[in-house]
Amino acid sequence: MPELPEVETVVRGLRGAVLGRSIVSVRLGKTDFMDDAGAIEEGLPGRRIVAVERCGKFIVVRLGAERGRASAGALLVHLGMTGHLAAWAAEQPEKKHTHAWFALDDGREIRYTDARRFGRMAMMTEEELAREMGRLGAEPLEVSEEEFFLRIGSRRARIKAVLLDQRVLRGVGNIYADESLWRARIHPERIGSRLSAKEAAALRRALREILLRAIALRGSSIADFVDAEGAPGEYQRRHKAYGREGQACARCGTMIRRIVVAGRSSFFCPRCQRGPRRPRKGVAKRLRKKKR
DNA sequence: CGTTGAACCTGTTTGC
DNA sequence: TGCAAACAGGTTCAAC
Repeated sequence: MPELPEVETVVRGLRGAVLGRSIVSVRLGKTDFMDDAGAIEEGLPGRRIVAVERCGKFIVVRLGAERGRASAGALLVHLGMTGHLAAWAAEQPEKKHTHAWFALDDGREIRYTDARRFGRMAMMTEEELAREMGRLGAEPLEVSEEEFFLRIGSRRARIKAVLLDQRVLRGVGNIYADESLWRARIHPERIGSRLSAKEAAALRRALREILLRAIALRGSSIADFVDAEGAPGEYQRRHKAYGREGQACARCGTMIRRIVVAGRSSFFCPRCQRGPRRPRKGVAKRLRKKKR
């Protein structure tokens, strides 16, 4: 579920709820999605939450410096496909698949829920955090037109795969990749390096507008994504391509198609988003003959 | 370099 | 109705 807008929604909710609070105690359930469960159990109690930030699809819960420790460090959380992190009153009934409880000094607790456990949780020193985040590409909302074109243009992979590659851009997932390609009228199988500067500029603008709108609407709720207050996002109502196979394109009325690109379902309009130039066999043969 | 498929794990939807 | 297959917002890894 969680791509950049959903993670941003979770981060904002969490920030408002727990900034400045201290973690009193930790309880863990299943721990197979944690780098080092012991480090979380031992490292969190007594620490104050001094910031909650988003980096791509990662949540960074920054912790105050600890006596006897040089660097402050942070709790790094990735929500995977079904993860969720929010603060709850201690008496609130528990959701199924809750695997971590962090009790706060005001009586409430932060809970991590994740049915599939594709998420990740890890205690990190400043250095580890910097190294981990250094592997990620540019923030889609901050990247300049020039840098975007350079990053996209240096890849010979299909644009859908390029958008999903977190080393190129951080935070884009399957929904917003398809939505931005539809908006920019670019076929998901086009090769990154074959996009013109104009097309790249259109894609960057489309992605930016879509992400900002999605954040404003608190993300897309496909299954059961809810924000920190338990309210579902609204952006799924705006989807123009994702999940709309067989329905009419909002621009031209052509049926939206679903294909698999980079191992992921990809929805697009075959009329608005023209495919990579792949001449029919007879034509290709004739062209090749001409060149020789 | 790039692509594909499988793996991780659980739940929901779809099809026969 | 029942059961199996397909599919799901993500990432990583082996094999080609």
